[in-house]
Amino acid sequence: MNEFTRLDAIVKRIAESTVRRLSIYLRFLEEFEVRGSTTVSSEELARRGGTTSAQVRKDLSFFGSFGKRGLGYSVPELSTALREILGLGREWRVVIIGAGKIGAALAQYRGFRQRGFNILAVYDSNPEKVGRTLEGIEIRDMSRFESDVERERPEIAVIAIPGEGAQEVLDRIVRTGIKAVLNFAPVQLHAPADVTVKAVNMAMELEGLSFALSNRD
Amino acid sequence: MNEFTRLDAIVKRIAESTVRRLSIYLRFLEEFEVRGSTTVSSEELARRGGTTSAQVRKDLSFFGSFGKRGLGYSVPELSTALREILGLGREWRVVIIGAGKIGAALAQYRGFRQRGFNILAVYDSNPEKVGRTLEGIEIRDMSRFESDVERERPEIAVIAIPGEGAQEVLDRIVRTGIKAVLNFAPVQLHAPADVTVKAVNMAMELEGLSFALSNRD
DNA sequence: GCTAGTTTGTGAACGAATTCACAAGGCTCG
DNA sequence: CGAGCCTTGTGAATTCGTTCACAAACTAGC
Ligand SMILES: NC(=O)c1ccc[n+]([C@@H]2O[C@H](COP(=O)([O-])OP(=O)(O)OC[C@H]3O[C@@H](n4cnc5c(N)ncnc54)[C@H](O)[C@@H]3O)[C@@H](O)[C@H]2O)c1
Ligand SMILES: NC(=O)c1ccc[n+]([C@@H]2O[C@H](COP(=O)([O-])OP(=O)(O)OC[C@H]3O[C@@H](n4cnc5c(N)ncnc54)[C@H](O)[C@@H]3O)[C@@H](O)[C@H]2O)c1
Repeated sequence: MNEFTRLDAIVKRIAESTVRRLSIYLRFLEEFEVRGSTTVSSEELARRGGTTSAQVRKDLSFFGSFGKRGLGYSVPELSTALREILGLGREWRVVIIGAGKIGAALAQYRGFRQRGFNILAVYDSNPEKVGRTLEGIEIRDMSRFESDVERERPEIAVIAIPGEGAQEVLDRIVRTGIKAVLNFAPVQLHAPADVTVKAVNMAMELEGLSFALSNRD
Repeated sequence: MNEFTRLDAIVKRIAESTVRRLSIYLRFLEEFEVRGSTTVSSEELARRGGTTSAQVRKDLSFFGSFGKRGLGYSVPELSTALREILGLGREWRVVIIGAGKIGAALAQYRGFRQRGFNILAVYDSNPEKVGRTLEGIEIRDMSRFESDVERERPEIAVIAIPGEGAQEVLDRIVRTGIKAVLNFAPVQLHAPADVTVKAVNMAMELEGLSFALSNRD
């Protein structure tokens, strides 16, 4: 640490684990909202989320102070704040690549639309699938991808094709300027630093279970 | 730390992040095996896996020493060792609860069987679905669950039903003595400490992307 | 309006995970 | 078989994330 430390470094980078927990807190707050609770303590959020009250307060403290000492947090106020922090105050345009079993399940899943993720289209390279729809969502030919993106400007792409083609498709996605990608293929993908790639790797989770079963003392 | 520190505490607990990386290394080793490469360096594994060579060596060092100085690691030897460590040297019996879109996709997914995860059956509470099959896997009535488990002894259960019923189903799973659960419902589940529960939460990953998009300076 | 009782917000302490850095070991080639 | 080169394995240093602990701020009850 020296005197030339850049000012912007003072804005602490937020840990991924913190962001994940904010998602969890928001989910509980939405339950509480439905039930009509008006306030909630860090202790209660912690119990439900499987963490500690200090952790909850620390997580929130990176973004401001949302509570009232002696009382807790206002459920609607904290929900609003968390939605704002997580960028859920708006709609995001999403495209899915791959109209297979996973791609179709995702396209038909209501939970995404509910949270503001609007699926524009599903792309596939198989001519048999192109032209059909999945709950009203078009399956389009992959060759249209770049020109469609230019016009419709999706912010998020989901990769749901077999591992072999995944890096190549990611490269195409990156070239269109999309900066956020969710990958379901069980391969490690490489992208420039300004593109955020998250992976949902079920095989890896199962292997984690296998490890846990094999190594209990 | 005092002089009564239990001996078994010396066997360091392995970090979850380490186990996840071992999965990733194994995937590359399998690619290398196919291509006929005989040795690989920590540097190369690191490059492919998006980490550092020191990290690779440290991860492996928790379990023994598998390499040759000056040369690297033997691909077949390291693969075998990793499969052993991850508990993939054997077959695991798996049951899926919920024959909906996700449950069906999982049941039909070949990647699991390939890695030794043998799906015994899918359970559902909807009488319309019970009795059908998914690629040869029976959909059974949920009421049979406990007696089937007693007989067939699955080690792993996968929860693929809506969030509302998930905790209740987890409690049933726990009562049968199953110690490893993979959860796809977007809710935080609570289980005794001796039961490992891993979650695949796609909504949370998407929210992580939303956060990243909203907070790029 | 004072006291007792809560709960937040946050530095400081701690602990866990990653990275550094280098000695030790092994291979190759002359 | 010795010099030069390469790569592992691992303590030590560092960085990152969590937990502790308590002053500050608020409520409620009297
Ligand atoms: N099905 C599961 O339960 C499951 C579980 C874990 C991981 N995955 C992974 O998710 C991915 C998709 O799995 P799935 O079961 O849906 O596969 P699938 O075979 O059912 O579907 C893949 C689809 O992608 C299309 N496709 C292939 N290459 C393409 C390309 N280059 N461009 C556009 N479209 C292309 C195919 O035409 C097909 O429609 C795979 O990587 C798989 O490993 C699936
Ligand atoms: N479909 C997706 O792409 C997707 C994405 C992310 C998360 N999820 C989550 O995965 C879970 C399943 O999603 P889905 O799309 O497959 O839902 P779905 O509605 O297609 O299927 C759910 C199935 O579970 C059965 N079921 C309900 N309650 C049950 C119970 N108590 N015992 C046994 N069976 C029961 C239903 O009969 C139905 O067949 C949900 O929690 C959902 O939020 C799904």
